[in-house]
Amino acid sequence: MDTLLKTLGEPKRCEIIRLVWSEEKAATEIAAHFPTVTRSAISQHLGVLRRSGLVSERRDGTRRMYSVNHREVARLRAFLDSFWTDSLEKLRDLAESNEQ
Amino acid sequence: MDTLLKTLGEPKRCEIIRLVWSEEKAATEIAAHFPTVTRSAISQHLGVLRRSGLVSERRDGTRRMYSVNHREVARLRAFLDSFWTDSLEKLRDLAESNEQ
DNA sequence: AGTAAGCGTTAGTTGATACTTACGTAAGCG
DNA sequence: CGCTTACGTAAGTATCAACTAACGCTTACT
Repeated sequence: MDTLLKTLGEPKRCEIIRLVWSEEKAATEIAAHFPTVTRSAISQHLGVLRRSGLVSERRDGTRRMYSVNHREVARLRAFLDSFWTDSLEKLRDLAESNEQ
Repeated sequence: MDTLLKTLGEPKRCEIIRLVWSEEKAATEIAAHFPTVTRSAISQHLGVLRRSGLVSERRDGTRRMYSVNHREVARLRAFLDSFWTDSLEKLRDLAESNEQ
């Protein structure tokens, strides 16, 4: 879960997630949205996103099509939702386990 | 907003937010929950959290009491909520602005 | 077979960041 | 006034993360 949050910590990766949110896109297309950095840099960001499970890859000829892995996004979302709401209980649990 | 996400990217800072979620705590109390690192390290994390606006500080004698700034947390939460739901529209806006 | 397009990967560099150690400072207490 | 507690901060270090440049591997196309 820490990995997911760290992945989200980089603005370009957030942007990539948004780009492939509703429809899959090829790596070159994605890279074209970031004129200031190299294609290689984007490829590495895609690697991070892939390893964290937030995006999936599909081969199509010479191209690699990327799309959001909604299942993993949902996991992250659920964690954050519980983070905002369950902090009180989690705090209590933590205090109990620490005081033994 | 990038700052907030980057702040959340460090697990210890997440933990600190949870610790002061429901009641304010002194810096020493917070540091006591992290036996593996120095008090100084935690103090610096508190500095990051303070500068990002996620926590507030209050002086009480020689102690500094920290508490969650719920207003700023709400801002972050709202951004993430819109991130999950509005990505479709944002993608469209982006495409329009880029194709001109 | 030869060439080009599309990408990932490796190596190396630079800047950020998490940390420790040491120090400074303000508030309480004797 | 000295001493202690409770803290932030400055300096220095080591690790990590984002990037560029160069390379290599597929897949198509002729």
